[in-house]
Amino acid sequence: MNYWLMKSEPDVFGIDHLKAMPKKTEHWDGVRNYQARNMMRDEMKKGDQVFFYHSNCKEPGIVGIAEVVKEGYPDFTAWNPESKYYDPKSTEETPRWFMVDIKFKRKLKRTITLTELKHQPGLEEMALVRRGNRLSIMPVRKQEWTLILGLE
DNA sequence: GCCAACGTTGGC
DNA sequence: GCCAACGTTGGC
Repeated sequence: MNYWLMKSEPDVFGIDHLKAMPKKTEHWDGVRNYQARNMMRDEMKKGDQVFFYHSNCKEPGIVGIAEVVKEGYPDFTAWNPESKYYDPKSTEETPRWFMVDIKFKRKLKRTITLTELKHQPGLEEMALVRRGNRLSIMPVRKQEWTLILGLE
């Protein structure tokens, strides 16, 4: 089993939005970055665990846990001219963008803030705390996952 | 709201 | 294929 971290802006789609979805599940559409796409298309597997991270907000940090329930499939919002994620270069025959479905598992008892993660020994290698990192999806090592959960 | 970092685009 | 310009991300 693998571990991941996915960023989302709480004003747009936060952990509570996910929890409120039917079946507490939502497809992760709108990712238009190749590295992140490759992870969703090729590497994220059913049952993988996901840290749900709130970005671009007052208190950026990890707020909950979700699980991959559907593996990579084409992001259909790219085919919809009405969508803000529309990309004419992506077609049904040769889809360019992919997504997975994730399901809400639980909220953390508290937000584990970015500041805290930055100062936590053992997490230096995490992409999240490295300067200038803008990836919206990133792998988390098992030992990092365990360490972070221990901070809760 | 500012701005650094970084990815993408497009002219050449 | 280089690289400047531009757009976006996201912390602060």
